[in-house]
Amino acid sequence: MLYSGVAKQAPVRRADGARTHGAILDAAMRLASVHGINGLTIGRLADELGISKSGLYAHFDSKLELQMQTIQAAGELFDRVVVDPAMATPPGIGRLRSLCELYVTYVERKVFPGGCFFASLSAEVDAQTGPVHDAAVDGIREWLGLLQQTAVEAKELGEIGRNVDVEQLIFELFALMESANYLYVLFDDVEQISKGRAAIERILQTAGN
Amino acid sequence: MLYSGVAKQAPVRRADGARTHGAILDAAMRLASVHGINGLTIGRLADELGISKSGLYAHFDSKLELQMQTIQAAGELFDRVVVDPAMATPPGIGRLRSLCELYVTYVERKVFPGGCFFASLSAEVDAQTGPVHDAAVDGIREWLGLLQQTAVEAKELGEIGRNVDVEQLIFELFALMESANYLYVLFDDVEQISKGRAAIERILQTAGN
DNA sequence: CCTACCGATCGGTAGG
DNA sequence: CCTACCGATCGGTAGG
Repeated sequence: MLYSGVAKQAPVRRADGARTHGAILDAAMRLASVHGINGLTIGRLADELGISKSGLYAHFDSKLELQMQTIQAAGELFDRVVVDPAMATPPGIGRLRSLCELYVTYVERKVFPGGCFFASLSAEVDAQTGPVHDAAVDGIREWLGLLQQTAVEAKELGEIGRNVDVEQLIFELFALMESANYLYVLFDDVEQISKGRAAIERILQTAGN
Repeated sequence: MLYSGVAKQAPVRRADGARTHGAILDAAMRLASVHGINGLTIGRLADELGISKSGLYAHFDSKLELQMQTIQAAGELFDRVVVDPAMATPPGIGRLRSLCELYVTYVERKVFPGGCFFASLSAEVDAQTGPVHDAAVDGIREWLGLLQQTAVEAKELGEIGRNVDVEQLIFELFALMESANYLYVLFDDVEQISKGRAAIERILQTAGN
């Protein structure tokens, strides 16, 4: 979506190249979701796409650049599927609920075959250092920040109790969303999604009393 | 601990060999905790230990066997640090609280440099197939089962309300423990541990009213 | 986008 | 536990 847009407006890259570029990133996201960002190798990706390794280097100068662009593309997909639709709900606890519900549905629908892309990515590189680690941290920080800001707005609107600790609330909502994702993928058991939904709804009810 | 015991009682393996075997698994656990079970390579491990690659093959027939024994050793360490000490607390909600508290402390103390070994492992191999995936699933299942059983006992003793859904309770406790681990390592922020402790205590209070 | 190639590292083996 | 080696794959380059 981003890349087709770029291709139409910026003639730096020909339409074919842009289409290939997008197809590469789609395949890269799928591979990284299942095998990890470190398991995403140039050879495997080239095989998957039916092109040569050096063909990939026409699009990416290095593996690191491929990894970073893959992470960015995953972030844009996440925004499109989870964040943007929630913005249709007016500010307040309803928007917070929308964010949580859209996240759980995004996991349940297996937008990425390995579950939430950023959950997998962060767990993989949490104890490492470098640009990939930093991008993972930034992604989670941004998501947590959005949840936090949405909750603060809801509190200012009087839809969340004055005595509620918003940071603590977000920690708990985040924990329940992540666990629903994690256990759903690990056990291949949709019941985990239901438990997550139930817990989230209970916490939101309590906060919004 | 297991291996020194085996060495004393089973003369199949000489004391030196047993000591080396244990040292190999210690290093393997550390490497796997930071780089993942797939990032645990024979060459890296041999370097770390100052021996040759073929030297490792005197102890393990294949990489898969090394991986499986590393996972088993991590499980034994987890039992020693988290599960066994909790059994000193009598059955009931106190034991459930002990299990949670010992887990959080195990994370906080960085027994493994990459956080909880099984959390990292499971997230890494959740979307894959094979014996390593199965061992990861079994580890988490066993841990969840222990929590569940402990909670059921507490309910039978009347220390958890009759109207409490025990499975839901365990899902939520698990989520909070895992998130404390995950965010603590990712952000290197001990505040995440405090949030986890606070949320766990609140949930236990509510369940035990 | 291709073929052809590079040095490094992978898991693993032969033989001691 | 060692040296010496195997074929496969890694990220990457030269040259087109």
